[in-house]
Amino acid sequence: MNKFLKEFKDRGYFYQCTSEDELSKLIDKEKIKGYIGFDCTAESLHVGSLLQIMCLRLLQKHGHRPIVLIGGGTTRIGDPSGKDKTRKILSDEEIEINIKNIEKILKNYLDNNDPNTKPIFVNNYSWLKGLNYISFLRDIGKHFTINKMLTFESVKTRLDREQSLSYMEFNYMILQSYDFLELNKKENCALQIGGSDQWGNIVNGTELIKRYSNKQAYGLTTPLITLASGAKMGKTEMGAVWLDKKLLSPYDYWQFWRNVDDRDVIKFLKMFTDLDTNEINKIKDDDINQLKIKLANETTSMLHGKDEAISAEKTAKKTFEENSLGDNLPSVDITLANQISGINIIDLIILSKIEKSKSEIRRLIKSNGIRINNEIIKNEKFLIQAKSFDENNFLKLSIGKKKHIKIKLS
RNA sequence: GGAGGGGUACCAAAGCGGUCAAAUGGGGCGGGCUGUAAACCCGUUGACUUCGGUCUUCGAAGGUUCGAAUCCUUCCCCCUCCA
Repeated sequence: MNKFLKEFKDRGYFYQCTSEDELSKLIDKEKIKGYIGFDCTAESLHVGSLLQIMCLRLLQKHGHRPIVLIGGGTTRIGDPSGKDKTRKILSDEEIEINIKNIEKILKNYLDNNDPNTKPIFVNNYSWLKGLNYISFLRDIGKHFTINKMLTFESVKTRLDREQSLSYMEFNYMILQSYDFLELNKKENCALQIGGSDQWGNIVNGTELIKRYSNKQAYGLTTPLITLASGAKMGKTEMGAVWLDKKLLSPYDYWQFWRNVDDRDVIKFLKMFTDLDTNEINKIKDDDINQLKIKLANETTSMLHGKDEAISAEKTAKKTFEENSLGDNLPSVDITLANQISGINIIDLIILSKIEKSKSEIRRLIKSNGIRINNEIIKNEKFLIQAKSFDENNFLKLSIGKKKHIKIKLS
């Protein structure tokens, strides 16, 4: 089997392929271009897209060239796959901002130096916006039968449940197929990779290319990542696990990986790090907590750089093992100017914006969930005075076992 | 277009004039055990509170009543069956 495909499988990226043997032979023979589409509904990318990003990296690693397709056009339509409701449609400005952010994140992950594998960024709005309806229907539309489109999972589920599927959304798969055709024509792109929910859309693309250009193109899908716990991947105390410093600090990102379920650690090392799979197999029985730290370090340095990973680890060590104050803990500045006698614990927490409900804070205090400098606070009237802050004017506020905040008196 | 069923908290789902800030399960959160894991156990889960209470909530708006998630009117939305 081709080396790229072999590693693709070894790392657990493989779910389905349109014609594996042929694709394997093709990649053996020549360097190809492969694309993945990213929609730009959200202001940024989160770990849910990380597997796709890793696929792009893998293409580069094996000397192939990734094409990043940003769905600036299709986002204006909305993919019905896996949704039972029509998505809200974003404004042009929102979409533009999202695209910029998403490109920036992808650039962190991809190598931009090698001219042979340097990623190509395209926005499908550039060719979709000017389509002529009549000629599109004649040239492209004639290759799609309604009979077949109605059998697609995304369409079927909507219709089965009698949930309305607008004509606009119904066209999504045609547009995605057209994207593939366009990239095939323009860039000689022979491969589309996507999540397993994209299978239908991808196959349609390869078929359109076959009919329209009589050329062979291939599709490859990745599995849906399920956590050992059965939960959806990508949640933390802070919400979504964003791949963006502004939305989730490197320390919190590091914590996300540090807190992975034991049963998922090896799987994630293979999927989300550059460590050699043989290497991973050798260390798989090592101390599980060391492996989690390794996972956290690898994933964090890949996104935020090695320095950030090291300091996140250091902060975690100080916070959890030494019970002291780590440098990178999320920090909030407050001032006691108007509270000469000190500030009430509840007000302080509200001020720090970690909790927004006073009732919730009262509940936490009642159940021993709040600590100041590692001391459990039992009285909701507790006053925090200047003396609670250390020589650098810091104070450690802990909510539960894992949320630790640095409060700075200024 | 005709007939019926339904919209309750984060989700699912009970309640069908006062004892309802609303059973129960899931999820979330906190505590215990541990390893910043899982499993398990306990607590908690509208807001504010001087801890006495107060205020806002059961699709929306009105009405009946001392009192409404519960009854009436209008409107909006969803589902099932028939055409």
